[in-house]
Amino acid sequence: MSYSIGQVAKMMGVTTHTLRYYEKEGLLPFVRKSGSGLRVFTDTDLGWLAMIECLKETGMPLKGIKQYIDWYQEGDATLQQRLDMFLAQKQKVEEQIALYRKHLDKINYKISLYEEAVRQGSWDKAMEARKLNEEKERRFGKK
Amino acid sequence: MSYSIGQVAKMMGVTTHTLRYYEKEGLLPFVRKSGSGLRVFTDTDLGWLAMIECLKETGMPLKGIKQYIDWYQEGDATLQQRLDMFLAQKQKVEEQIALYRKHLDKINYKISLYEEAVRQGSWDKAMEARKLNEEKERRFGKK
DNA sequence: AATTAACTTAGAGTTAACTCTACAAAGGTA
DNA sequence: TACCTTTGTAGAGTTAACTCTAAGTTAATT
Repeated sequence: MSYSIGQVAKMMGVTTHTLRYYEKEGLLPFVRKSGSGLRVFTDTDLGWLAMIECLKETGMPLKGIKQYIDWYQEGDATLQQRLDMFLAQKQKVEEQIALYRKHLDKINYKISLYEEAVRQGSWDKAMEARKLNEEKERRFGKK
Repeated sequence: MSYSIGQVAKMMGVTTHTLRYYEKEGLLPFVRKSGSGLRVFTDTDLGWLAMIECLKETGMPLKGIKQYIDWYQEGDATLQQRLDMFLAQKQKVEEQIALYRKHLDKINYKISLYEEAVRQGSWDKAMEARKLNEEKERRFGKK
């Protein structure tokens, strides 16, 4: 199967401008053109785009993605570099997930405070009540 | 305790430029100034900065953070908005974590391919071997 | 007291990643 | 064939979030 730039844009949820921009930045050296100059995307190209999306959405800048694609074009001599790149990306993503978890805890705590405050209709009253309750728990044991 | 802009910058791992920029964008309306015009950060201010960092690192744009701070300044009338904002952020972070996991799977798969290719010294040979192996497994059962 | 380091404001410059405009050419539809 | 949509190129403009410069002031150190 083959696809026009517009079809691919729709599939990926981006504009045709973005795809042409990616090409200009050297991210799509594999995409062929028809006799009259129209870009023709194949299913293999869609596979590449999926990888690009993966790297982009895990925070790799377009330059980094281009580096990967350049390495690919150079063949087996760059296998190690490409492996190292994926290993580094793996670590980055794992760290990112850990950071997100940590922040999620903070957000959940804030949510509990705000739920209390909304119930009371007052931030100060809710915080006061919370403080008194904590005091009680400290003196008589929890629950 | 109180801190200079330079001390705070160091603690947060940003530059003083960045902190002044945040102030200009309305993110630090709580920071006081000394008689001679120097910014004086308190421990409470550091608490605010920690919240700002949390929202920023979970992908909220500075404008969104400013909105939250503005709501805070308006008092109890905006408790619900602030709660809703944290609930939305919670969902965003959870979705982000799920997406990262999905991409991590793809990256791990790529790593396994590249580890094989590096061992063989050739991408094509490794893929060929992998294909044959899969064929065998299909015929005689796994492991 | 002199020097050096950190601070001040105002404003210009940078970077990444789009995003849009203009206008010509190609392709699909009635 | 006429028309309308899509695509093409080249290049300008936008946005967010810094990042830096200049020129002067304040604070800390020797």
